[in-house]
Parts: sequence; structure tokens; C-alpha cells
Amino acid sequence: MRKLPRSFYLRQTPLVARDLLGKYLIRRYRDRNLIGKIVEVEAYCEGDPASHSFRGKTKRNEVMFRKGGHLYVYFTYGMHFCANVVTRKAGVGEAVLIRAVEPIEGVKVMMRNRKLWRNKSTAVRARTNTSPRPPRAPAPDLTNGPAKFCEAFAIARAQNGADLLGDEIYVLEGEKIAASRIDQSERIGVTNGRQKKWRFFVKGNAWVSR
DNA sequence: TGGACGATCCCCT
DNA sequence: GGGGATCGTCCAT
Repeated sequence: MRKLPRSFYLRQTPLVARDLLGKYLIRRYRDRNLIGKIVEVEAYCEGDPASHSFRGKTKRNEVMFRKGGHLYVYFTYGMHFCANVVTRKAGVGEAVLIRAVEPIEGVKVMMRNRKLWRNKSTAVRARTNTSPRPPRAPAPDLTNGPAKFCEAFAIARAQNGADLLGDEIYVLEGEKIAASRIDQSERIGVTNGRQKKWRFFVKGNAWVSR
């Protein structure tokens, strides 16, 4: 499969958001590939009161204003990270929030990162599922939210600004999702700018949040 | 320099 | 369905 070219990311943000559905997001992590199929996204545009870029460029949101094809990672609620794909040309502060992916490869590593499972050699705090073997199929809980996805894929402050045409994190063509399988709605957790239907998701997919 | 709040998650009821 | 955890960011004082 082909890595998405820069031109993919330079287009209108809601179009990039919709077209990211079905694409494979690859995270190179400790000599392994973590792979997720993107199934839910939200677009954040200029002049959009819900966007971090609404009041212009700051130290925090500087990456949003880079040319398309970079990763903007921010810290929120004192404990979570969320990841966005930057869009448009340099100087325009727009991006697409990755809200959920369907795990394709590296499930055990994701579960350890999420602290949903441990084995003898993994010294992490025990929480809910500490069975000796991970379940055969990943539970939706693994990656069905923007902060859950970041935790599972080990995406944090160090990944802010990563170039998606590089080798650490990138996006492959993945599979074509027919228009009839795509739905859209108002964005989640947004009050200002609520009326914009800029959340896109794959209908009926088990990893879509809510 | 202070304080209000957030593109969330998890647990409890 | 509701609230607590927890802290960086931004704006107002």
C-alpha cells in the first residue's frame, strides 16, 4: 500500500476528514508496527470557534499552522492526549481530529499501552483485565475515543509535530469506503460551533465512539 | 498572578 | 447519567 502524498493533506479540511476514513494509520513503535483503520474523525477549520486555532497562532497550536501532513498532538483535561492530522497549506490553522480507529495489527501492545492487560514481564498497574492471555479479539474499548487511541498507539507530547511523510507515524491508502457507508453528525464535546456537521464516521463500525 | 475551563475517560449509582 | 480526576493554556485583572 502507498503512503498518502502531501497533496492529500493540502485539500479542504472536511474533505480530508471524510477521505481519511478507511485509511491505515501506522505507528512505528519499538521495532513493531501498530496499525489502525481510521473509522471516526472531526474537522476543525478557520473561523471555527471550536478550533484551537480560532484566536490565532500560539505556542500550543503552532503545529496546526504548518503545511498539511503533520501531526498536532495536544494535552487536555490534565491527563489525556489527542492527535490531529494537519491540513491545508502553511499558515492556515486547520486539522482533523482522529477520534477512533479499528485495531488491525499490534493488539497486544495496544492493550499493554492501555493497561487493559499485562503479562508477567510487564510491570504496569493492574486495572480491569489482568487475565494471563489477552482476549482473541480486541474490545472496542481499546481505541474507541481520541484519548484511548493516543494511549493505545503511544502518541504523546514527543509526537507533536511529526511529519506524516516520515517513518515514525504515517498513513497508508487502506481501503475504499463507499459513500453509502459514511455518515456525518455534529461534533462531540463541542458547544461553540455546534451546528457544523463535521464529524464523519463509518456506519455501524464497532469502534466508533458512542 | 490567578482562575476558569477543556476536541476525555472511568467508575459509581 | 453524573461527577471526579488533574493540569496546561489563555485571558482578565
